[in-house]
Formats: sequence, structure tokens, C-alpha cells
Amino acid sequence: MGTKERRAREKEQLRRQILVAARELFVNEGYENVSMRKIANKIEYSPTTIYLYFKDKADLLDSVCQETLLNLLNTLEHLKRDKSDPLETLRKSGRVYVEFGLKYPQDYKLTFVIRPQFQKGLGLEEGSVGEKVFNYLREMVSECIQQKRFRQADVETTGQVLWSAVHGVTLLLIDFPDFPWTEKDELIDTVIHTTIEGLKA
Amino acid sequence: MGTKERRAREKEQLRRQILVAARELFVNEGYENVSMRKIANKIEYSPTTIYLYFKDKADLLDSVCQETLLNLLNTLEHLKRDKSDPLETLRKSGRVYVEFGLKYPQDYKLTFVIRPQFQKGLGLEEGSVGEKVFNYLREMVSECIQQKRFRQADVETTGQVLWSAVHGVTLLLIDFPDFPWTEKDELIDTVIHTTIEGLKA
DNA sequence: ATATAATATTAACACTGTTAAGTTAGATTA
DNA sequence: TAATCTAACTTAACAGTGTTAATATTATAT
Repeated sequence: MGTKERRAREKEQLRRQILVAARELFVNEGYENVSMRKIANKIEYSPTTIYLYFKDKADLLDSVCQETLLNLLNTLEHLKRDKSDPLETLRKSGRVYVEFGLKYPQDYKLTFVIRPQFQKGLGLEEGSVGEKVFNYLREMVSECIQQKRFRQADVETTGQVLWSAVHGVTLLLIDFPDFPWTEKDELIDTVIHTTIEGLKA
Repeated sequence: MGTKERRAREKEQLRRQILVAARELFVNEGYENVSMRKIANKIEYSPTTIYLYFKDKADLLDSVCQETLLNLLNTLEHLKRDKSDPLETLRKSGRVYVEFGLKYPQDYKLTFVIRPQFQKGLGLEEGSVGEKVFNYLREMVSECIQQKRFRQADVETTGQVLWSAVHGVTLLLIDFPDFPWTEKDELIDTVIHTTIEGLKA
């Protein structure tokens, strides 16, 4: 009697279908410019069907962002870590973070700027993917501090400073593409390098 | 025959009235949640009247942001500058920048995050207020470099690194108010201090 | 007083997110 | 097999959106 399982599988499939369609539209046309009807059209269902799978449009946004964070976490964790040189690992992590943001700029903005505007309650609660991402950063920083590579000893503050730097440069590059930036890769490297140097003893 | 002048003055007055109402609503309820009809209600005119003074809703947003930038520029320029210590001036400017963002968080997001999403064409063209703000930063940085306080000699890159840092911490503090940040003032100071140290020789 | 120009309004269009009620198809039971 | 139940989906509707075109009102100039 696998009918129940099959049905559950089909249900999950449609859920994913909606999610994929929503992400694609959000990313290409911007959250505000995507209507439930557009998403429904794309998957060839009626608009109200979506409400059987997601509470509302914000919930849909939430789920898309969860996926984005999971992608970011995977990308970070797949990075080769040189245990003996935590500073280099931190540098690499920074680059990967910014590159992730620039590779999926709309996903990044959706997750780190748009979402907080609609869902007051942050996406970094205990056990959440968002928390895991920040924990990754904590670990990297911890290593550096343990090996006394940094002047400041506070893991939290140090992590937050690093996050500020990469978040800032990522968003500026995304939001002001026409600004006469220094060559992009150089700017990113300089931001990361400068911050790490500033944290050193 | 001052009637023409009076009419022009009245027209300008209504324009300002619309702008004030729009800013207040945008800031309190968010750009997306403010309708032209709401603004019209507030100033007790019909919705379409607004279109006699502004091309569309995005144009209204644009004008509000222009004002915000002007405010920021004024705030920065009223800062007491100690010619002999350009590093200290830079530090102060950084603090003033972040504090401005935190004092008017919605204005800040409107200008530096929301607007770029709707108006592709940046607000930093030649002669614009936005450009003036960035020129202010250029001057500050220039002083420091001239006095050989910084390792790196490139004004542009250095300015952009500083902007990244303050922009990043400002937005994080605005967007994730529930995150367990280090004490706010300490974090801001550490971000600025770290960046400046990292830029030093 | 009349013509002219500037200013404001009404009505409408094609959208939006969302809810409540209705329909259909598949599985379960008698 | 026939009746029932239930999950999945759709239709219709509501109140709201930005924006335009046509209309009305008001104040100025002749």
C-alpha cells in the first residue's frame, strides 16, 4: 500500500516546483514585481493552489531564502581548509561569501535585505540555517584567535566586524553596478585584506 | 505683478507638502506599503494631483532620497575637522555616517538599498548630491594619504573600502535588530577602527 | 463679463494578495 | 460494484494597487 507514500511524494514534488518557479521569478523580476498569479501561470496551476503549500507570499519568500542560506553554507563548507593557516581560510571564506553574493545577487538581496523587511523575526534563530552560517564564521574566527593571530580576543565582535566588511562590499557592488569601482576583484581582496590586517596584533 | 511668483511659490509649497507626507509614510510604513492614495489622503488632495508634481511613485521616492542625501551631506560637513589629524576626522566621519543611518534607518535603506532596486541609474551622477557625498569621503581620504598615514596610496580604493565597512555595519544593525550584537557603539567603533588600522602602513 | 490657462477631480483599466465556496478525482469502505 | 469520504484543485469575489484620459473647477488676463 504505497499510495499514501506516492501521494506524499507528489505533494512534495509540487511544493518544490512552486519553490523553483518562485525563486526564478523573484530573482529575475524582483520580489515586488512577482505576483502569485505569475507563479501559478508558470507551474500551470491556479493561483490559489499555492496557498495549499505556503501560507502566503512572505512564507514563499522565506522558504526561498532558507534554500539560499543552505546553498551558501554548502559553498562555505566545501572550501578546503588549511588547518595550519586559519587566516588564509578566513580570507578564502570571505572571498567565497562575496562571490556567492555576486553570483546570485538577487538571492543575496532577497535573503539579507528584502526578507528582514517583511519578516521582522530575523532568520537566525536557534537551529536555523542562518545560525549555522554564522556559526561557521565563529569557528573560523575562533581558530585565528586561539592561534593568537588577532589583537582582539572577542570572537563575537571580531566575527561581526568581518561580516560587516563582506556584507558591505557585496551590497555596494550589487546595488551600484555603475559606480566607478576599483577593479572588482581587487576591491574585494582589499576589503578582506584590510579588515584582517586591522584585526591583527 | 507678483501673482506669477506667488503661484510658483504656492506650487512649490504643495510639492513640499507632498514630499513631507511621502517621506513620513515611506519611513513609517515602508515604501511598498504606501499607496499614492494614502499620500493623497494625508495631504487632502485627490491621488492624481500628485502626478502633476511627480512623474510617478518612483520619482517621488527619488526626490525623498535626494533630500536624505542632502541631510547626510550637511551632517558630514558640519562636523568639526581637525586639519592636523585627518585620521581622527575620518574616524568621526565614519561614526557620523553610521549614526545617521541608525537615526533614520528607513531613510537610509530607502536611499541606499530600495532606490537602486527601482531606479537602475544610481543616484551618483555628476553634479548630484550623491556624488557630493562621495566627494566628501574622497577629500577626507586624500588628506590622510597626503600625510602618508595610509599604506595604500589609491584614494578610490581606500574610499571604497571605508564605505564598504560603514555601509555594511549600518545595514546589519538596521536589518537584524534582534541579532546578539556586541554592544552597538563598541561594534561601530571597532569596525571603523579596524578598517583604519588595516589601511595604515 | 468673457476667454484662457492652470489646477484639481472623477471614472476607469488592468493589475495585486487573499479568502470562501464550489468542484473534481481518487481511495476507502460496505 | 456502488456509495462515501477526503484530499487536491479551481472559480468567483473583495478590497486594494499605480496610472491614464477625460472632465470639471478655479483663478488670471483681456
